[in-house]
Amino acid sequence: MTASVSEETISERLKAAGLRPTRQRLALGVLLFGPGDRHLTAEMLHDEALRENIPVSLATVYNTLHQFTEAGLLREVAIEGSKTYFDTNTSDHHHFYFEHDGALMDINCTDSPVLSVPLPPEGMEISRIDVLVRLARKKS
Amino acid sequence: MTASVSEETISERLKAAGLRPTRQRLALGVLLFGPGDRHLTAEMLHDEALRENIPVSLATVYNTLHQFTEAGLLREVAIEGSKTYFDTNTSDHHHFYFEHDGALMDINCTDSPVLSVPLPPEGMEISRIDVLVRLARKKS
DNA sequence: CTGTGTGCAAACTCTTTGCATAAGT
DNA sequence: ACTTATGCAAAGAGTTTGCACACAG
Repeated sequence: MTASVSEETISERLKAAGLRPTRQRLALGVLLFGPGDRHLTAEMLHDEALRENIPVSLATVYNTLHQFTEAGLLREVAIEGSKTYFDTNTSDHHHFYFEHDGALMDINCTDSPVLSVPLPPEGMEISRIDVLVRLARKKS
Repeated sequence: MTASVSEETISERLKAAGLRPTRQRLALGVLLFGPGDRHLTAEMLHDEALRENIPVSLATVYNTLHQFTEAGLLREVAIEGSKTYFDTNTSDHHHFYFEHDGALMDINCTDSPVLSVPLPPEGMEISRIDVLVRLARKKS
């Protein structure tokens, strides 16, 4: 149960991002950034917070996730379907998506050659490239 | 207003896919596959059908889109956010996503070098690779 | 103190479902 | 006829919002 990132560290990160380090934001920050790279939905984070006896409302979890995303601390991952995933790894990277259970996994950059960039249309620039490698269980 | 694909053609496609060619499915099929490659949400297709005086319920549009997708006539496109897009181009290809207005555009294969495939984890196989190139307006 | 953040519940959007009716073969 | 599809309205999931209260600086 030892968080690998202290509250002080999170507090600094929040202040640097212009966010007041409130109880809830600190606690959620520790959950998010403590254990390393994670892929979470709002509901998953909310459940986890309650399990850790951090009383926080679902609305606040949503607010916090969006604020963190705007501040560049999180990245939203596009997956078809209803739930929105947030990724604590904001660097350029791709994802494996396990279709049978909906789990996400970062693709190690060394395993994944860079995608050659297609030419964007006139007047547009590429703001990001999302790559989702969809995986199914190999049959027999 | 001439559809470039006739109802008969659609009818054949539906039968080949094991779907009964009902009025609604035929009409929606003509809207979908007539004008060439399209990227639509259920609501967009529903509105379009009503404008063309094709009385069809939103529920049926959803049903039809999912049935077509299962039959391999459509492909779902993963975009973050609430709405689900369906693509009438089911071949392997990527997308440009215009962040300012939510529009989608196919990426011409010749412009887009193939992504070298990362190794899937043990016991898994790649079922598809989704690539979304997110575009923003170039600033001045 | 002063302003921002939080909690709650209600509202909202998109999508799915249940069941009676209509249409296809 | 027999089966499958459709329409409607209601339910459901996920997310957002409005407002009173609480907390951080």
